[in-house]
Amino acid sequence: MDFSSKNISFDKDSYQQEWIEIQDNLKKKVVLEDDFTWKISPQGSCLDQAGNVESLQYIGGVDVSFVKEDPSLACGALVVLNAYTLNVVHEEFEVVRLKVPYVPGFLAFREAPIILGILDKMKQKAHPFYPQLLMVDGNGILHPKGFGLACHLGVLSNIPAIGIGKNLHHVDGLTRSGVMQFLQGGESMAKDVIPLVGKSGQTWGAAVLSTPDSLKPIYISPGHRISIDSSIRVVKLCCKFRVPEPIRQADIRSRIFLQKFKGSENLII
DNA sequence: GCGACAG
DNA sequence: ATCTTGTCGC
Repeated sequence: MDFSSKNISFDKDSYQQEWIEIQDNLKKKVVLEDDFTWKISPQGSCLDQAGNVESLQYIGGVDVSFVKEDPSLACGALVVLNAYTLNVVHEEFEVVRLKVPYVPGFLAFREAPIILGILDKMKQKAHPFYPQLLMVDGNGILHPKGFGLACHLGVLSNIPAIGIGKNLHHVDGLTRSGVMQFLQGGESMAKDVIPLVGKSGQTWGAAVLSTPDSLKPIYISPGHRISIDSSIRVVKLCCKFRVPEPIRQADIRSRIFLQKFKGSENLII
């Protein structure tokens, strides 16, 4: 018998076999074209001939926060914003204990279940602010296997999803310094959108300077049921600051919620 | 072998 | 991801 770590191990490696297979299967369902009925209308909500709202109304932003003192304690947040005022119209939180580690390339297995739980709860209640689109703090197809957190959430919720990375996950020869060279190497042209073309020739998304004065790009890639171009269009409409408002609000509010939670009576989770 | 590796 | 104070600029 072999009682070594071969059979019994609870570290990162023990999850990967299973996770790779799940990613491969979910990836077969991903849609990288626009697949929604609403319109992206920069000037505000618009109506069709019958007077029905035709434009995108509610954008969901998702994030998961942690505290240093207790690294397995996590707070998932889903905030819903009016797509044009960018005001928060609804927020949901869920505090849980995470049982799996963060493994680069497998972020979804840590963070997606919390968000999917929240979405499911809203859907069952036929909640009026159930989001039409998700903006995710993490990548879509810009991922070693072409299936990041935004794809994972999109496919399993069947909601169009966009991935936003604040840092570049190096894939297909793409590097941070390479992107920065491109951003500076341009002439006097207003190059605020750099297509992320890997050495294989594939386009993985775009590095975008999301506000007039930002020096550090965000990395946009489609997650599900939306194209790269549409992803960029929607995200640009949401950027009061470098990080698009839905994600920024989810980040801020989940952090506050978790701080209050750990500071109050419910330490028994 | 070495470095890189979303959150 | 997490923590933090000061500080620069409009």
